[in-house]
Amino acid sequence: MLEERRLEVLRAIVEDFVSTHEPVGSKALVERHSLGVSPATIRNDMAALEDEGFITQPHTSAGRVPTDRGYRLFVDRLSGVKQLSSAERRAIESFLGEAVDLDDVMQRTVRLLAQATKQVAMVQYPSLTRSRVRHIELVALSSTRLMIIVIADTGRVDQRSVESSVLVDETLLADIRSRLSVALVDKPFSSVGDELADFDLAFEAHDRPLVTAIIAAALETVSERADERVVLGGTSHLARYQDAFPLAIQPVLEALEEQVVLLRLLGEVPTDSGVTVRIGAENSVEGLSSTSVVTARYARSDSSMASLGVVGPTHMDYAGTMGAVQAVAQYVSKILDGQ
Amino acid sequence: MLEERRLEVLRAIVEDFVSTHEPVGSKALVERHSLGVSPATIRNDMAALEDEGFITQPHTSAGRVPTDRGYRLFVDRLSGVKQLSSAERRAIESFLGEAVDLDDVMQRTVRLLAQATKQVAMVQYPSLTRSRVRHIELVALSSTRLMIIVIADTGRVDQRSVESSVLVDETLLADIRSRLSVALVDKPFSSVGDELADFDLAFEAHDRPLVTAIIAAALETVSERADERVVLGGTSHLARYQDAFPLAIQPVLEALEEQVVLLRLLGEVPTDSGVTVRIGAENSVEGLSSTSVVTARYARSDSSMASLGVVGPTHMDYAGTMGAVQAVAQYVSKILDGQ
DNA sequence: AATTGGCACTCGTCAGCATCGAGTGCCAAG
DNA sequence: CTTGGCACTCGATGCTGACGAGTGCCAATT
Repeated sequence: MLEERRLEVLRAIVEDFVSTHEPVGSKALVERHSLGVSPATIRNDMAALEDEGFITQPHTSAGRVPTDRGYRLFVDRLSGVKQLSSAERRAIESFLGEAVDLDDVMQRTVRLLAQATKQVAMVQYPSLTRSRVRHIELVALSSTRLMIIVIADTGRVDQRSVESSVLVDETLLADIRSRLSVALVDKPFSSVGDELADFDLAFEAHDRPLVTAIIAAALETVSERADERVVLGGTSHLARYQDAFPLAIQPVLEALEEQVVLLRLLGEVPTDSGVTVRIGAENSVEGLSSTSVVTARYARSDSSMASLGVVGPTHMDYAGTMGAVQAVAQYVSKILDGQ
Repeated sequence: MLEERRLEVLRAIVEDFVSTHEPVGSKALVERHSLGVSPATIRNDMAALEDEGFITQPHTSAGRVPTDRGYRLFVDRLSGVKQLSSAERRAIESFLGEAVDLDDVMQRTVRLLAQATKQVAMVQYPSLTRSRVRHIELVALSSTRLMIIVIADTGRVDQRSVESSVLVDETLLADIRSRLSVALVDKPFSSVGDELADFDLAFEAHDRPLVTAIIAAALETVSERADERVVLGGTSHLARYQDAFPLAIQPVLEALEEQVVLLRLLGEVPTDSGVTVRIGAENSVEGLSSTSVVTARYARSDSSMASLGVVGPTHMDYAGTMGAVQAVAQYVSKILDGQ
């Protein structure tokens, strides 16, 4: 009974603080929520919640504000995931459905997510490691320069240019191309390294330099580093918090400019399904210690592919944000599946 | 003599204001610059400059601040383009030289430019309209879905997926592919529309739907809209001005999120060479009326290709920024040429 | 044992007010 | 045309006191 109400008080504090962005006091609380007890009682509960580290006061004689730990409890036990209305769902589906290619899907997704959550959105490109090679192409751009293009079954296209020290011979190129195709097409990206291990042995010694250069480029294309691709959007939403609370936007913007950081944020997601929330210092990125990150994985069929999510202030509408992230992830999966 | 000194005063005001971000008064001016006259004289000049609309005072009894018109005069007649040091030039060259492909060049350029100017940088991808088709490829992704890939001689790769209402036949696909190659390879992108005008006539009636779908996709790939590609970086520099002056960052961030806006900024550049500066309201984009945009074109060989530039507060270091933009444009041209 | 009303206390916010000083415009003299 | 002098403006700064939201504690009540 007592324990029960304390949690209810915490929920009320989080909800009020999220909507007003101002410390919430005992009196305001009983007025806005029908808790059935007097402010004095609430004060006792608040003192207890503060002892346990779920809330804190910015200064004596101000209301209470949730701590990161408080948000954590709120997310874990007190808040659900708010489902989107069917109108919203339809809007998402139709907007994503208009996409013409993978780039377009990613771009639309990030816009959608930013717009739906009013926060900064990030979307990772489908991971190569889980997909297969659909096509591989070699194109001569000039007499000593060529380009290798690898197309995945997800529709993702990666390219890389290769400098050759010798003149590129069309016949040789055609030969390499067809052998590459045989070796790689329909193979998973993760096995490309193995498949190419002895690839150069099939060629004459004087052709080897070119072949090795091409192999190197191919390997780089499928390497971890090249796999790192994240699009970002909605950064202007950060400015809304300009003069609110301890959210200085400079470090946040700086952190978000680093692809590595974005990938860390999206990558640290536990493999279990559903929406993941990391609050404040939980996301081990300096500069984001007063933000929360809400992510979800999306997937084609049942193989896990990549993640998307949003970054916002710790005092965000978790239920709504989680709902939006989940829904968008779901529809992206569907679109990629359908295509 | 008098006219001469007035301009000198304007220059001094702009320089001081840019470095301090505070209104500059007559006394401070004579102290920091050896103008050889008394504050009272300067005051007279200032009054004149204010009458002509080059400077203004934020409020009575504060120093003067340059107006947009003042900056314009400063840029046109008083300021040169500050050349970079040779160390800086070497750094640029080596950093850009390490790029492995076009995407990498663009990405490195935008980082470089942002870092060098401490401002928001934008870089446009080489325009398709001035380049030629090097290779064209059709790849079946599934039985009813295929992808068209167009490679330009600049190394730029564009793709688009095509849905087919009928099953895709490999033989037909090969036929279309080879005819497309014949029709388009080495042709300028601008003529692709003409080249494909009667393309479908060469095929059997029942193959036409697929062929037209492919043609449509190919045309979209080379269309204006697809040509619009700009990368952005260094947005965190905006936050430095957070509490400075009438530069609210929200509208700026919002404007910069729109590709269309970026293209307008980069596109409105007059064809004559050199660095272009647009100050305040001169760049007709709402939300950017208190920023200046410094752009330059870059080109491979002598054919004009695209633009790059930075966005910053009107009170920026024009000489330094222009120097950096010019230098980077120059080196990008060089790198693209060399590759 | 939990709840509640009462009450003293804290402390940030806000309005009012006086002071300070950087900066100006004007004028008369050089 | 330049310059020193001078009165004036007005934002910034700092102080004060009133206000009030909010707390913690305690004794009384259920």
